[in-house]
Amino acid sequence: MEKNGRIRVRFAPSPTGYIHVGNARTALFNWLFARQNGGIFVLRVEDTDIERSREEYERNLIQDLRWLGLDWDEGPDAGGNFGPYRQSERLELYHRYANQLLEEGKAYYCFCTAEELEKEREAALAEGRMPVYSGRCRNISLKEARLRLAAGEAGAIRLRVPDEGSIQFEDIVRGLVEFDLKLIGDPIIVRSNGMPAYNYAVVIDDALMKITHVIRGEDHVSNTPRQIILYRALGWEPPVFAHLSMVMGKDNTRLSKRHGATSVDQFRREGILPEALCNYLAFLGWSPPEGQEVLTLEQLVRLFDLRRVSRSAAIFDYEKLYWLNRQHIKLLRYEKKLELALPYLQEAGYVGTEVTPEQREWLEKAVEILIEGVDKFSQLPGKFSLLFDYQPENLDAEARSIVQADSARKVLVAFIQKTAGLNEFNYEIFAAITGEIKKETGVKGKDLFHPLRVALTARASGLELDKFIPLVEEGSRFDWPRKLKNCLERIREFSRILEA
RNA sequence: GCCCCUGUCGUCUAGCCCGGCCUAGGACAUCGCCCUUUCAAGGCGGCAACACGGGUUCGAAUCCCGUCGGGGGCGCCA
Repeated sequence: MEKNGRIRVRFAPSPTGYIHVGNARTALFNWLFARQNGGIFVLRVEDTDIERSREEYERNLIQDLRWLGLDWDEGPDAGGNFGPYRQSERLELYHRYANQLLEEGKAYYCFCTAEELEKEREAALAEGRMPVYSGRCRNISLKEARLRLAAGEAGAIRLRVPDEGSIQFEDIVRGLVEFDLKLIGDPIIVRSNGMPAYNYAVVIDDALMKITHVIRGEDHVSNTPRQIILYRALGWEPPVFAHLSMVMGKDNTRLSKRHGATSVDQFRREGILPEALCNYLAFLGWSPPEGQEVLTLEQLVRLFDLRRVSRSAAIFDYEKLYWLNRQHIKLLRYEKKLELALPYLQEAGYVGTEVTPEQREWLEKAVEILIEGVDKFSQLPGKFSLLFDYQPENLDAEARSIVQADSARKVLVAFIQKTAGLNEFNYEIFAAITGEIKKETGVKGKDLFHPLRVALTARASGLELDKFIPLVEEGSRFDWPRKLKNCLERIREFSRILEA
């Protein structure tokens, strides 16, 4: 695929906000392609939009990519032989080549005002034509233009695009793509404020950074012919292109805030595993030939194939992401599960900043048990609430109706009596007592256990009691920011409520 | 408006290039059953799609044309 030497790809975000999952997918596909081919992955920051770019966003961007598990060989923080890697630091380069194009007559100064251009646009639209720059300033000589510039007039630089013919290119995912040159106006390459325009800066950068494959979003397809013309004007060989379809929300519009979490940052906060997010993102438009579903980054690197990427847009499905996240959570070791869970438990106020080794051991056990069926780590405190928050005074409707049944009364009264004198409790004792109650009252199965569950947990559902009781008994021996009540304390509290 | 791309279960997709092996496969979701002292997890099973209309062909999800739907683009934004 490569003509000579190593494959070089790049991810070139602009630091204007948090990194979106659509961009993250583009980054991932570039990274996968680089890694599976022993290529170079470069990170370039496109910060020519001074109004919107912020340094803080660049830091977030780097942090998010690292968190995802992607690494780059060259970049603003990593260095490299083709730097600088921030467009704002490459201005001199853009000017040098713009001058060359100007001198060779391949580009020219344009003095049209925004209003004039807008008028032309509207006229074209009204006539049912594609709005294309008229070329009004094409014949202004360089000499004249420089005079006008010197006189203080503002001018932008446009690339001269041939009027006839077409531009073709072979896109790895879309196949042969062709554009009619009649529909492409002369694009601005340098704005009147001296800043390079996107279409120009990318070409200079990609060429100078020796990028061999440009893998980016579908929204750039129609920019590609302009860029190819630029490569040719500069006498450079264009790279191979691959345009990825868009990522949409449920309603088939571009994924946005109102669809839910959309930034990598948000998914991290919610407790989605990076490997799960990468796995999911890779499956948006791609699938391995054997149909495997749960894959690690290393497996993705091995199986990924750019040629198998779908051309149609994909809808982001949170449910499937959560399912993959559950699968990846299952793959984690218990120490790792606790490590990831701890911040959420601390934030919920269940666990303090200091954790003793004994507490850690208990927490590992608790997380292992309670994480079953959890979509993301942020849901874990809700599960721990079963252990730490015992509030028999506010039962929900279901729990109340369970307790109010006639047979339930009998069971509860017997249970309270039998536990009254105890100062020790465990699951064996619980099993023995329930056996006796079953014999004495004749109540069994669900009617027997359900009221007892409500008495011990103040909820209608939750963990199996054979797991719950040992966990609570052991956990209640430790000091927690919020007291963890043991079973006997719960029963006594419950009996007081029952009497009232 | 104009240009380009795209269209298989609700969703992600396999199959399409190289027509028959497709009574269209898998996964998520959903529904049911099993397991179980509840829920979940797990196991088993069900529902569910070739956008539509014309061709070509003995035969079309697969090839061709059109219609409709969806997306992208048409900036001195990136």
